[in-house]
Amino acid sequence: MTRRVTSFDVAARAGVSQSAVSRVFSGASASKATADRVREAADALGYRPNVLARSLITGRSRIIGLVVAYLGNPFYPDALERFSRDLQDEGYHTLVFTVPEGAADTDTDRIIQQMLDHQVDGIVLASVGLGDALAARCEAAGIPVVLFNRGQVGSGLAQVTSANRLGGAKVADFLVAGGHTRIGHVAGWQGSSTGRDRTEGFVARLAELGQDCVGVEDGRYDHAEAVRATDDLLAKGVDALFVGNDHMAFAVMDHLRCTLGLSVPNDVSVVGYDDVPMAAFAAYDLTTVRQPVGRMVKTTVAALINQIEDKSAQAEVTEIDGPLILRGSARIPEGLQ
Amino acid sequence: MTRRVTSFDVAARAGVSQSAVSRVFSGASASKATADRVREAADALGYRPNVLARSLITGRSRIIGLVVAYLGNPFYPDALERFSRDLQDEGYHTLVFTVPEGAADTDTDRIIQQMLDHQVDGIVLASVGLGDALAARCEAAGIPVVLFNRGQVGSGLAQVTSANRLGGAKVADFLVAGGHTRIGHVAGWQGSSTGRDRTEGFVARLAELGQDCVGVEDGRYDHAEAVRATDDLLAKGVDALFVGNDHMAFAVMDHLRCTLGLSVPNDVSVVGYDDVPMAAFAAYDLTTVRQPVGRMVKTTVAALINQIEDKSAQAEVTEIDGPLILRGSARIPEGLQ
DNA sequence: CGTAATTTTGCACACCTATGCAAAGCCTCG
DNA sequence: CGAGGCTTTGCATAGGTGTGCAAAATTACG
Repeated sequence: MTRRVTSFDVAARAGVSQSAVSRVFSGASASKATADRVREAADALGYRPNVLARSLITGRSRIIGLVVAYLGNPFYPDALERFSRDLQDEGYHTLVFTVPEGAADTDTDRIIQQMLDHQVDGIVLASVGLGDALAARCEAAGIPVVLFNRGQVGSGLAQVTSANRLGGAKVADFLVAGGHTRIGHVAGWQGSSTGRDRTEGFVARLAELGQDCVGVEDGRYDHAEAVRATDDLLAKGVDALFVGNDHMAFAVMDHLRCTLGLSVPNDVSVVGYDDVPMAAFAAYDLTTVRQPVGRMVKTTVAALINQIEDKSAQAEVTEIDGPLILRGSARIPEGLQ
Repeated sequence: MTRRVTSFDVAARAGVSQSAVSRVFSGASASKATADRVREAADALGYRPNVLARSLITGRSRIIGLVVAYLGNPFYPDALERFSRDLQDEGYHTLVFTVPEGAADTDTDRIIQQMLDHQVDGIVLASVGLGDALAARCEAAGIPVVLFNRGQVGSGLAQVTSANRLGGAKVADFLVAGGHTRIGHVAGWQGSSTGRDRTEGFVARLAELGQDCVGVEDGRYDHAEAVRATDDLLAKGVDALFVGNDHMAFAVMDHLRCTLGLSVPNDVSVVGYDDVPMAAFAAYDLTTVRQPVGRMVKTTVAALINQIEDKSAQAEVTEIDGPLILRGSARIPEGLQ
């Protein structure tokens, strides 16, 4: 194990000063002649700038902290992959922290603290909230935070979500147009903004259309809870279910078909939310509201980088609209067929 | 945005030298009296050691680089989550790089290079190989590499896989015991050790049992390819299929049932490999060989840390056995029922 | 109480790069 | 050819911590 080769070594070989080497590699101005000689010497010695030293002095690590929960829901691996790629394209790297299932707030706090220790240039919280105290700490440290797929009113944080209320409303329109009259809702976790917004938009639109939602049960984004909720709603005689995300919808469909022997969509229509890749699998063929992950991620990255480069930039709140994808898990209205 | 508080600030407030502060926070020897005063001052000022400066001088970043591909296969998000958690428990953090679908080797090379730039203390490659040149570079830089779910003979790298040959053999035993006589194989990508090993173990055991595999088609761990392979094998009249991983098995089952209208397992038995959570979903209820992710990840982390802390440690090759999980996608032999 | 052994502490430097500043070099134009 | 403007270069220092070394303080022991 040999000693690392430093900018001094390169400088010596190229017959210039260390600062010349630094300037060449940090893109500052340098004459073509010296630049060439420096590069040649660097190649010969196998020199690469020490990222740590560079970060220490510039105060910028070019690392983004990404906190993600619910990795069992395929929506998030997909998002994670895109974050990693898009950030890489922008010259950033991704320090990933996962939040365990029964995540206490103190867990999140500790994670954020560790990110601050690592001098990350920015933080993305995917479906994870942030306490006011910590938000203030990030603010003080000048580290921008963007919430992905989660809102937090009054936090002053930038956030990117899909148009959840509108999405819920679209489902209401669709199910009513399909002639359903006893519509139930296995809600996304009501402790999350996404869950609440989808529910709100759905129930409100149903009311506008002159229907009462037969029942709303919190499925907490969990398989077992979703199944329990489904049983409760079936007892009320529903003929259609709007489920708060695809991940739960699969559990609901399995339960309806395989455990109870019901037919989807003949006995019960099921509509999900997210349009994860599995929703298109023939076994489920799930009608669902698409969350445009690609655009959501790109928007998040853009907002983050914007705030990093321009500290005075406003924290924007963005909602991205996504279409309802018609498949076979719910009765399709005549007109749309 | 205030200036960071440094160890000098703490030292001044506590009335000691900067090195005393350093020693308290790096766990070196210090008298109880000064340690208490330092901690008190640090708390009052909100001091936290600068990780970058610390890494710069110690040469250890406490960051592990994790390269992962195939995030669309739920096996890997699961592994990723466990890596993140287990490494966190050991005081390490995880820098994640994803390799895009059509990953050229140059992509991987560039990623490894970037990891070296970041002074990672170790590297985990999940289902990704490593060229000899780069392996040598890591070796020279004193950075241990462990392959996860992938072998590479002659590389001299540590690796952790499941007992793939044995697993393939178990499937052969099971299908033959189930009375199948025309058995086909949608293989895992034959460019990967896991794919080859499973195929090898499977075909060899079939031969021992006096059967020829009706056909072997490379599914390349890809949905569309797996479907194409299935069609080819069906044309040869198979009554059972061993599919190289669960992810492809789902596509195969969807194709058999929904496109072709065949019954699984009555017309064709299907067996997968991995036992991802979805395999237990009622819609698939897939018989499959379990890869014990938890143990595989823990073993990988242990091997990595062992090599980090003891540079002379041997690079171990570990295979972890996993059981065949009996479910409803394949005919179950009388005796086992 | 004196001396030796041990622990604790401070000093100074190392880690490696970026950058402000002033000097030196170059070019332009009258 | 000379003055003025612009670019390039080197010097020196900062960024925040860990650590070897020697001095100081403490303890142990005869």
